[in-house]
Amino acid sequence: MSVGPKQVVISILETNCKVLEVLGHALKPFEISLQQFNVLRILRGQKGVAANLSTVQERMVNRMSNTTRIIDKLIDKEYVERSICKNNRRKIELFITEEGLSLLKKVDPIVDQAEAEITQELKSSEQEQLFSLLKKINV
Amino acid sequence: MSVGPKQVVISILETNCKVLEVLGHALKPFEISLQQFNVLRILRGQKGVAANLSTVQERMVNRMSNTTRIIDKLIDKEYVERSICKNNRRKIELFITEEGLSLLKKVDPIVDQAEAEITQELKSSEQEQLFSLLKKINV
DNA sequence: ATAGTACATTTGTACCCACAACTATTGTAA
DNA sequence: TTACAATAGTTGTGGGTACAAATGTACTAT
Repeated sequence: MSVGPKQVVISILETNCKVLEVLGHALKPFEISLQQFNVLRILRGQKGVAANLSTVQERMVNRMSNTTRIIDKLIDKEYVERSICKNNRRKIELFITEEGLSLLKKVDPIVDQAEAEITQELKSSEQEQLFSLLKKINV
Repeated sequence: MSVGPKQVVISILETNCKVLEVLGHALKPFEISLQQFNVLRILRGQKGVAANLSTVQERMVNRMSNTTRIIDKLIDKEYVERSICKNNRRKIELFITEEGLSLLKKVDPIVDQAEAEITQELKSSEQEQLFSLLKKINV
């Protein structure tokens, strides 16, 4: 059977499904969604520097309209703190808390393992190949 | 920068995002979701033979628990008909209507074009390569 | 100062989805 | 026949998410 755009697109969708399943399963015991986890990682990446909403949105895998409510969840769980920027009161400042950091410390190896599981059938060179092919699609 | 499982997984998520965006945009004028479109295509594939819920679910890209409600939408729009199987009254029979078929006839070329757009940066051989790499992940 | 505009975030509305509980139907075995 | 299990599908609940409208804030020109 010949491979054309339709087959490629379907296999992308299927693969994504698998990724969400494996990562979701890995995160489930910690009771955070993949989106919430990603936001936490972005905030950790700030290394103490405050982030505002638009910064977070820019760095998210899929930009979402209501990052606000994802962050609300993280604040409820006390993994994130939010305050108003003193210089520009229409901006907010987001920080990851100590609890957030220690959660990530626990979750990271589990996620690493899940990611390794997903790619286990690919040799290192194949991973590079796949990566560069996907990059072409992602412009 | 070296490519490992984490980079591969992220690029899969990003690519999926792009695919959903392009396909979603293509389907938007027709006011159906990607899921609804896929269900319609599955029903058309039956070529007049009745399908029941589990048949549809098996063939969906991501099996969902509530295919019922997706089909409800399609029935509202009169693209699908549902009746109760006479031999086994706990089964339902699903058919695509004439309107459903003519919708698909209009949508198909638009979707084909969207799929071509997604993969436009890939040569034919690269599409085959990508396909086979993704298949390895999808077991 | 004041009006107009652009920006940053929040809120409202309407879907979409997973999971679990539920109803209805059929099969089966004492 | 009756009780119990298995099957097919639906519904309730609790989230998640997109899009648009609303709010609050800051900047700009008059």
